[in-house]
Amino acid sequence: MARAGLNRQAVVDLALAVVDDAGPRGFEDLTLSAVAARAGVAVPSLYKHIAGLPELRRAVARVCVSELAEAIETAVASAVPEAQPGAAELRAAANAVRLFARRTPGRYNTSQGSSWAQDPDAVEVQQAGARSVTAIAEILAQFGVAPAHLIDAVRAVRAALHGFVALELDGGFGMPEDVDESFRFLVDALVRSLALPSPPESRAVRADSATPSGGRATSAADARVGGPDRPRAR
Amino acid sequence: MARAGLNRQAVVDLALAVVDDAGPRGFEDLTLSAVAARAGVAVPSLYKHIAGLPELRRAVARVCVSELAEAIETAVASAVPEAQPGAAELRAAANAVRLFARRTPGRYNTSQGSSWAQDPDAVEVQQAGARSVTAIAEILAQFGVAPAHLIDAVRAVRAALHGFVALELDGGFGMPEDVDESFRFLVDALVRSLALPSPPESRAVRADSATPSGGRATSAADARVGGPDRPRAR
DNA sequence: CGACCGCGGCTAATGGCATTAGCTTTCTAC
DNA sequence: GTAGAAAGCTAATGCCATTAGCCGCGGTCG
Repeated sequence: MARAGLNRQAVVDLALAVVDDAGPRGFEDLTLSAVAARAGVAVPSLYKHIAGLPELRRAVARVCVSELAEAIETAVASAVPEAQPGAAELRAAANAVRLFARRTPGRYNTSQGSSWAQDPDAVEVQQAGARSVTAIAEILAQFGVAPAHLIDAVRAVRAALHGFVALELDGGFGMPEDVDESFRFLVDALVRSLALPSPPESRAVRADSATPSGGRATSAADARVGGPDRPRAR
Repeated sequence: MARAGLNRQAVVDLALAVVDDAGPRGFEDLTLSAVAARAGVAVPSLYKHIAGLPELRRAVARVCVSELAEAIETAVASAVPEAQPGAAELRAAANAVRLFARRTPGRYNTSQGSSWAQDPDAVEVQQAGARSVTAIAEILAQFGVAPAHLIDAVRAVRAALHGFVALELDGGFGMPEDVDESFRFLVDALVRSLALPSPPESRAVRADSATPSGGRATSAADARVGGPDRPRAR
């Protein structure tokens, strides 16, 4: 009986390979069978290394979320400044997210897919997710977004980026050749909008809300995947 | 052996009930077992009325996508105009989408979830989806968005709305009490951004692209769920 | 050098799910 | 009233995850 020489990390790596090979639906289609087949091993053998499918998913998600955060951080760090502070960084971050999603759609959907924020066992995933949120918050602070609106702005940026990428991966856009341009349009709109003085509208009263720190709570709490800013259900 | 008196419509209705009761993950968790249990019938009996799980999902999606489109259309129709043409309609549409998602998260995810645009058997779903896209396109036209940028703008709006709602349903936002305000912030940003003259940036050259009608193809093609603007795979 | 034990593999069994085949009952229409 | 289609059913198959329990290889220790 030859040994396959598996261990937890090897199993997770194989699972990542499965996710990568299965396209955008890679995460949902991730199966112990597929991993075992790759490992050249019977399915139950995997249980010697990982508790089961949920834990495998969590471990895979931890990797994917971390990678996404790192992609953002790296892109931001190497952005060459523009006139508007933060603009170059925001563009860089946006492109990094989309590139990550296009290159590894399975991993992107893994990072955004399940409701890790609700999962008490996914603390590591949540922490990794908080890094992305923090990175975005820092960029927006450079824009001079009013502290009372920082959370709103972070959420808007996350929503716009995630929404675009989700639609694109889902095939929601018809004419592929123009998608790059649409993305530029979206990011330009974000940059322009955020560079504006702040909502010229009402609601400047919000500074005296319930939260302590002047306006609202600091926004690292707002993690797409991770922070407490994510109460839902699997 | 008492008859349950089922028919295709009844099965689909029961499936919708299952989706509604299962929260945001209702669609993924939709199962023939659950439907059969509700119908008080053995699982194979359902095949007398529906071809299988995929077709059931498609039928359910058709309903959900139609409902979403209708919610948007209704909201737009009853919006009371603002100074900026289209602004009230956009706000109304945005609120309608979010309300639909909050009230029936399972149905919202059904409408957005799978890649209906890729599914050759989902033509009806695609057509229903095109209604939403058309509605948004009409609103944006009122804004005076340049025809060459209509698709970009539609995509941006869809992305922003879907992204926000997806994050919210996924529990991606930490402090629930402020989410309403964040949504207003996002919609205000969209309104402000779209009211602007158009990208002050480069790319005004785009009018002479490959597509006939002046700029790019008309944007009803851009259906989140439905239009040809959605090549992927579930 | 040899016995031992634990790790990492295996097979077998269970239970949930979808799907297919083929049987039976109940309407309904003639 | 009866024939046949429609609408149930049970049984069987296959795929998946999970659990239980067996077994050989390899390193460790006497």
